[in-house]
Amino acid sequence: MEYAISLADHLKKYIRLSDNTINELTNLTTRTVLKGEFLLRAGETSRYSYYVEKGLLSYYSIDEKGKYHIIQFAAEEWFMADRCSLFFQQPSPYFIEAIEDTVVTVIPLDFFSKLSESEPAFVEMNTKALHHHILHLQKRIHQLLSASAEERYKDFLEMYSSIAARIPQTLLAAYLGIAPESLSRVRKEIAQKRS
Amino acid sequence: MEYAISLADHLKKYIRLSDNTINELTNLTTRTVLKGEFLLRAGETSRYSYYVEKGLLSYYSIDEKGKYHIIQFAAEEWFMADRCSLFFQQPSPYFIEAIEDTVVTVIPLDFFSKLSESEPAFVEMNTKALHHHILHLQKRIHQLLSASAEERYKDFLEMYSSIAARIPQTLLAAYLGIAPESLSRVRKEIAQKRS
DNA sequence: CGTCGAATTGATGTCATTCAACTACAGTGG
DNA sequence: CCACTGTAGTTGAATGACATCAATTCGACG
Repeated sequence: MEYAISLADHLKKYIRLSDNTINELTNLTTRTVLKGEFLLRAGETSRYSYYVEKGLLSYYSIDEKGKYHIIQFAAEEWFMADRCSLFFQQPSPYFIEAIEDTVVTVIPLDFFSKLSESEPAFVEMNTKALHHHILHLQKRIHQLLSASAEERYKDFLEMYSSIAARIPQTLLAAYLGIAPESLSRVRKEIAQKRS
Repeated sequence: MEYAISLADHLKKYIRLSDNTINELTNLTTRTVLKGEFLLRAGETSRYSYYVEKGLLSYYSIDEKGKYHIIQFAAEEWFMADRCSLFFQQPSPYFIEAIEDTVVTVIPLDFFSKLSESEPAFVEMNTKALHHHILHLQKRIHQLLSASAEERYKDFLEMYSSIAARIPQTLLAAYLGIAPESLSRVRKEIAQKRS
């Protein structure tokens, strides 16, 4: 935990915060979720979003055949939530599970909207975040439509180089949309090419 | 054009509009794009979003191998835009092309934000739209990760039954992420099962 | 009636999956 | 400290799904 960046410190990078706001942010509770524990299960209606201080989370769905499909990961300084379940207050089809022991700041549903009244910059920040989210999801769709197993893996390494090593291959495969065995083979081939 | 629903009429379904707002909406220019013409090309920075009065648009990218990948369609009463290019004012990687001769209402970049000053409901409406967009993109990712060619096709028929028949199979294949020939075979199999 | 592009069909190839066996390694208990 | 167990990752062989290429048919339109 030595190097954890608090939510307030993180937000300061993007917008100026009043002392009162910093205070409110600092008063938010944190929660520790051990590896394998859940912050959200399919069927539940989400009431919080989370800021990752330390650790690694996965956000995934399970299909009719029982297979896992990871939509995204979140490590230090990322936010994690089912924005849609939260916003529409409807049951989520997704799970949020800790891949490592993780410490999150718990952000209640209406926390940011209340804060927006005194700090209008939060509205803009949220809109920006929503657009970034869309940008990212569209890129992902393009990638799933166009790229082979090897290309997807390489893209992932580039994009998430900082956390790639921390993600078990089984889970990475579930993110890339390939079988774990295939990922193993792809890695082998790449390793051989380098030699 | 006999049954076209104007942008003002469409919005009335969701929020109450002042006379002044209705006036502003009615004064927006409309534009006709013939089949095969573009509203946006990759590399351009988008300055408008569009409301489809009549017709059918596609939103797609082209990969390094020259293949088309359709991200979404938009028919009557749908909005179409590269929200991200618009919001961040950065070049778009996507094309918006008319599949049929289409009539759109042209909505300038800051039109809604200006309108928001007098009609706060627009802010909420936009946020809601952004969340719906995310919901939809996540569903699509889940589908691409989990479903076979046949399942994707069936899902599409269910979800877009109203416009499915208007979409050429080559383009539908580019949406589903399969080869046109494969789509043809999938359709054949389904037809045989029914008999 | 002829032409052009879209859709179909068949033959073949490729990439990734599946299933099963095996290996590597971390954690647990004797 | 070492044997035992469980989990993740690897490897091989067989299979399957979809892609590709080429030939043909269909259908709209001049």
